[in-house]
Amino acid sequence: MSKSRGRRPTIIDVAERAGVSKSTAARALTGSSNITEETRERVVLAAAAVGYERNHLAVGMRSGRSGMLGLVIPDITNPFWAEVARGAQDQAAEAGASLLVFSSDWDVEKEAAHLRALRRARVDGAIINPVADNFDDLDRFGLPFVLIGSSAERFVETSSVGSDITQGVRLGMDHLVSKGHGAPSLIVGPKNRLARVRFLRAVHQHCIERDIDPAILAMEEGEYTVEGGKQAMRRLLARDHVGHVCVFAANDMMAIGAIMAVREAGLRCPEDVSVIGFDGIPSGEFAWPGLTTVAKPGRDMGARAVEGLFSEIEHKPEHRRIYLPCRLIERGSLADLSAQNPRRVARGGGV
Amino acid sequence: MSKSRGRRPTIIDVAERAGVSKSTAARALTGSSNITEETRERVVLAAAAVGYERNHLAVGMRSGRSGMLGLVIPDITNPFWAEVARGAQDQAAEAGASLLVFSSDWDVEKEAAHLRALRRARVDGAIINPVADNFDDLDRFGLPFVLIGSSAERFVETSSVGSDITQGVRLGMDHLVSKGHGAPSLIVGPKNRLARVRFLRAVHQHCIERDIDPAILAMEEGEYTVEGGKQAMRRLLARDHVGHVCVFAANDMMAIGAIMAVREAGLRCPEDVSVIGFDGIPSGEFAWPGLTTVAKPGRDMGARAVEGLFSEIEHKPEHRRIYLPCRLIERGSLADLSAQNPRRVARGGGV
DNA sequence: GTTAGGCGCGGTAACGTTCCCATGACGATG
DNA sequence: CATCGTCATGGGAACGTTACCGCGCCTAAC
Repeated sequence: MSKSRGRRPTIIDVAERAGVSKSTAARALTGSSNITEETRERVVLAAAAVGYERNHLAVGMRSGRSGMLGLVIPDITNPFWAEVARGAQDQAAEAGASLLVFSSDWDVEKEAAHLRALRRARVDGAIINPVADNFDDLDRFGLPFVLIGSSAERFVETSSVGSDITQGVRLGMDHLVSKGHGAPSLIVGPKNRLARVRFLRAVHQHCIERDIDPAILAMEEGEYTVEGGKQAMRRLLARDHVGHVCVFAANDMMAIGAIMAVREAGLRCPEDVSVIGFDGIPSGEFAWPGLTTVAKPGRDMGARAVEGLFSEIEHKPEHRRIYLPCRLIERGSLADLSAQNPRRVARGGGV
Repeated sequence: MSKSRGRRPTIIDVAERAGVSKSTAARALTGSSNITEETRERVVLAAAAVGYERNHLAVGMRSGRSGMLGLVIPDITNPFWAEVARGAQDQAAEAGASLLVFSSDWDVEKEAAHLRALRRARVDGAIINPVADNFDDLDRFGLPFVLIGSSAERFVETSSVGSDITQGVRLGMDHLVSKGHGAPSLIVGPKNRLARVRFLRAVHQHCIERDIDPAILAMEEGEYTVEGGKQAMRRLLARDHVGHVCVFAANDMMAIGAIMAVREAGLRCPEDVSVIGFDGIPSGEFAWPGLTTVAKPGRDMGARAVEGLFSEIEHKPEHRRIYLPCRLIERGSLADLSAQNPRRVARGGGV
């Protein structure tokens, strides 16, 4: 009654109640070195009795480790990044750490502001999907970090976790070729985005392997959003084309926008236009037709990034660059034009 | 060169460089009381020169305010909650605070663990969508908090932010009646969830106003997921029914699952079965047909919750319960059976 | 001309924790 | 029996910050 009016119990309260010094109490509650089992038990009991809870702020001050990690992604509202955040969150929780989540909206200023906020909050490290095309902000960051997503390439000295875009693109290209499609039209992201470069390079590389001239590929760009994909698709449809159109979108949101644009134009997917996406967001399943897509392992990426960040924080030397494999999810948005199945195309309809 | 090898500059470094005491440096950098403009400037310059950044951990220890807020929601992967998180995030950032995000997966144990983590991290307060049907964990929480979502009802003494379910349900019911539908079948959440109770109560209340016996409403339950909605819809379709079926789902994910189940059953939406949802998640737009739904203002809710939390943290007395209005988003999943438009039903097709 | 008050500044304590060192007791070994 | 080592414990410092208090100077008022 004398204490505890609003104040939260400290280790001194525990020590007093157990009749020991705060040093002993601390020993009992953390490492178990040099302490009688009996005293330890007495302290633990006292701690439980007063409802003691270690103050992470104080621990952080003393140890220099705050037990917090930062996550800077473009938009938590984007289902793919939500998956990443979830994976990171769970993995962090497992290690007893908390996650500070920030959305940069693909905005360099916001990103810089968030990195500053993370430094002030004294996070132990951060997982970052950088949007800036230069790495000045990252250089200035000064804390351990792991890059996530497609932007890792330029920063060779840094640990990173991404998906294997080359393998993913191959998966997609192989699939659409196996379904009888030729070189696809492309919907890609904005110019200054590194993700766009990686995607395009993988496509070109694959085209060359197949003796296709990459230059003949029609291409439109847009923001990595449904609206961006919709607009890009409209422009694509406005071009001259003969026969079935096949579109490879660099991102599922854009792919879904593309499907919507197809419908708006009075065309049918996949009968008139085939669309294949890239990301593997859950909502692709309940688009209509279901979105055929190359799925990145978002949740795994988040989890692995946290793992990597921890080893970055602890034993500095281990620089690793991890590329997790993608997998193909076949739903209904890609027509089967192959010779064996000339009329399987009509399947998607139903209405 | 003597200092700074890895160490981050403290206010003492700033003070030394400016040739003042750390007290003066602190005064210059925080409140501006009792300090010469000239000294202040000198300190600020010195701070910039050494790259000083205030240590929030230390500030937190000293002041008792950590500048961090907690957010505990069922699942960041659920688009609705992602919207809420985003709104909270932005609002917190505006006030210079950071947000710790946790997903409870509708799991009481996890929720309790996350609340403990938040206390240890010394957050200043939390925004919580409680899943437990009792409030023991919340009682034990001991920090300022604001409830968010449908579970606020039982805790009359607590500030809360939610959507106006009653008004939302009325919006949905009025809409489906205006389109010529009778009493809808319901797809609701699991038994022990407070959200379910609120939804059902609103529906019943509205039925009574319209002289409909609530008891005649068919009802199936499921998890608040696409799969849960799909299964519930299958069971609903297995029942006897005549004519057009109209379904009011308590959540958009379930509504989308319902549409998928309709398609799987070889039926058409909205020609054979009408579906209306509740949440207003963005992905409802690119389902096919587009999901007609009652939209909650998720982002606003998150933002208002942070506002409320701050006033809870600062001037305790202000207990407020806020219910933000829902709005109807009309897309294609609800057939128009009204007399004026007997054949408008076919519209949704297009294929 | 003397004194009171205001203002700018420096010293110090305190927030809660952990780590290092000192102290004392006890057991083991010569 | 004496000495050394081990081990449980207590005391104190330090992490970086801010609030409080006291000191000295300058100005204004009597």
